[in-house]
Amino acid sequence: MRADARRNRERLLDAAVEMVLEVGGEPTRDAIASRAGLGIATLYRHFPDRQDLLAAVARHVLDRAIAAGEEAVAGNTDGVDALREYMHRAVDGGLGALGLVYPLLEQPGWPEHRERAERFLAAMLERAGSDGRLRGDVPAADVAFAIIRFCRPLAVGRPQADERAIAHRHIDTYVDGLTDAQARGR
Amino acid sequence: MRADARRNRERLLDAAVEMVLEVGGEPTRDAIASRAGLGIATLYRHFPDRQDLLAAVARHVLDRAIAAGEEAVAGNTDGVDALREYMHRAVDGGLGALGLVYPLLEQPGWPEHRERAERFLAAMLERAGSDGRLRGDVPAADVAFAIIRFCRPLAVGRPQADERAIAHRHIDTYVDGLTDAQARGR
Amino acid sequence: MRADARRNRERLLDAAVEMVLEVGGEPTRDAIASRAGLGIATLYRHFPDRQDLLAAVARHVLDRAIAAGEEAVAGNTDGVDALREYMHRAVDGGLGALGLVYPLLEQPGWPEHRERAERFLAAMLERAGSDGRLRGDVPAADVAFAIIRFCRPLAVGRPQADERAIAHRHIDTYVDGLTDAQARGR
Amino acid sequence: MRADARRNRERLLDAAVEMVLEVGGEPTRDAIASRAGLGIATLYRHFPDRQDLLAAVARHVLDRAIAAGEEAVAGNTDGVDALREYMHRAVDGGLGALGLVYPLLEQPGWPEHRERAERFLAAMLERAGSDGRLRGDVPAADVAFAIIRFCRPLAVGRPQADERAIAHRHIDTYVDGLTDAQARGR
DNA sequence: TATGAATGAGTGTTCATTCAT
DNA sequence: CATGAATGAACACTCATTCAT
Repeated sequence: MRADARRNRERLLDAAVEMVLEVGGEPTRDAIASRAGLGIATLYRHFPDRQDLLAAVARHVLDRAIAAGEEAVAGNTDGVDALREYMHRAVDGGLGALGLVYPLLEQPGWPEHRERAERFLAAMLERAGSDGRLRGDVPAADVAFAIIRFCRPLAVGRPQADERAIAHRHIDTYVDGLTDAQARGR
Repeated sequence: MRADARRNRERLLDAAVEMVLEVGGEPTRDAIASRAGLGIATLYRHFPDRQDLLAAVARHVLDRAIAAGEEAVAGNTDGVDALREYMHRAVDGGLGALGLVYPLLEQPGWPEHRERAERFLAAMLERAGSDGRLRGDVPAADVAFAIIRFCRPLAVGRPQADERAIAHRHIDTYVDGLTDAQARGR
Repeated sequence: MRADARRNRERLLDAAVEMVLEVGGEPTRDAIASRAGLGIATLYRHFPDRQDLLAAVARHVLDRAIAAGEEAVAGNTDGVDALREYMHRAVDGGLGALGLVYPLLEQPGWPEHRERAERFLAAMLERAGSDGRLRGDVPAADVAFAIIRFCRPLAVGRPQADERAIAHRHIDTYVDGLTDAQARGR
Repeated sequence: MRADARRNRERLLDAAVEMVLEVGGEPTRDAIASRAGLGIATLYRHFPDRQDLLAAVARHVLDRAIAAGEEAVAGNTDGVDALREYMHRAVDGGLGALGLVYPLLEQPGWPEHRERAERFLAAMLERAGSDGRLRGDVPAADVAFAIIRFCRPLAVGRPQADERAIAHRHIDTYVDGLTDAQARGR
């Protein structure tokens, strides 16, 4: 791939990621292209199908989430703390965009790091559980879906200023709820 | 208002509520009308403006939520139990549709039961708090927004069968997180 | 016809005439009905077809124009003065609404007073001509069409305050142009 | 602008001008596009707003009218003759389409040649007046509005064959009326 | 290859007309 | 007979997608 083509691809992807996170849904193609400062046909050249673009966006946020998760694990000795930090960072990184490509997630074509992410999350939960701090019956999928939820904008036409703050409080509360009461109480 | 007109209005409203909850966003007018088995112009007669329809939907779910809340209060001696039941029922009733009419919520024209709902929720929280079971610093707005979140569909193109179950587990975890650890532990 | 039906018919007709003159085109049926303070179906009962209503409007203004013409003839010894006054009054009365029912004008079913109006106008022109004051070659149809022209609103979105004044100046100039220069000069 | 785009723009404009003159009002967008042999969205690309299209039409006819006026001035030593020829040609060119964009005419954004046209008309009137052949009190606006009037179709549903001839007779009569009787007679 | 134009299908909205009350 | 509701067709407008430059 030529250097300029790669650069364009990057620009398109960045624009798409930004806009998906802003709108909380799929933005129009024209908007993405013009935000990237490119023509619409260029977008189609790089991402011929609607799914292609969304998938790229999802991969992008997934990469960020995995990186964030690794840092969270590295930086926290406590498993619950690591999980909490991971969720905060995943939401900040817009991992919820995965919700837009759900059908892809279950296809074999989907890149292997989805699995990696799942194994990662499962491991994080297990570690938190083995600390005796996490409720025993938490399915990893629930946590994944919770992240999707906490990413989404709350209401249309609402000032987005405090969206972030509310989301983080929601996350904290949710993670609190995941911890074992006995463990917490003691 | 004529009897048949009222009946049609009901049908349109029901169809709109159902579809809003399914889609998690604003469905097309044609879809609503045909789901109601009526012509598109009939929908426009009853709800001339996009906001009119959404507002009616929101009022509808708000009414249901208030009713559910009153039953929850009446049926539970424990404040946290009442709150929990309320949240479950509010989500079942699709209260999250309020997220679609947020701008309306702040207008003076909005019916007084919004206030009633807020006072209601605040009272419920206070009661749960006075039981010594709720964390002290929970803003009512956070809970309201949490309800909106838990109402929304998780991903596009996903089988909706287990949406409900996941939402309810999320709610339980969230409410657990709202309760005071000390109180829980002991 | 029952008294109330006749009253409603009058009201509808008046409303239609007013609105046709204001808009300079055909107004919506709903607007006419509600201006008349009646239901839309009532309008349809009285004027089942689009043409029926327009024809009634045209007849109405034609009647007014004929009456105005007779007064103009009676009140002016000079033929050109009579013509001039007639044109002013015809335009004030909205005779130009005839332009909306042109196809009807040529049908046999159209009431006899159209002919009467034509004969009337021809006579008026002849009288003015026999005074030696009118150019010899003026077709009556030209004058009729001129009246239609001078009735129409000049521009969309324009304050209508001075429409009348401009129209009357236009008429005066036009009638001046119809008079024989020699006759005028001497 | 690409060559084909420019060509399409021309085609759309031509189609719009023709239809505006035929209908005497604003034609539907679909009709314009299909008359131009183009898709509806192409029309929207070139003229996104209703006003944009009308304004382009008006500019077009205004340009033609100015050119016609200059030729009329150049080709006639007599001021009234020049005015008369100008009016005939302006009407042939459909200058009356200006009546559809009246609100635009008063906006600052409107191109300077509107002013030019006004100055032009004023100068033409003044010249005719200084010849001693024009009535002293003729406002330029009256003449401008007269042009608008003489452009419009007379009646809906009427064969347009003789519209032109009638309009030109009306113009002649009107210009005759503008000339000073004394001057004419002697 | 990048571009932006052209396209037509889909959605929103209005209006004339018919029908049930 | 009067009313206003219901209807669908027509028009306005947008967007994803293809095509010519």
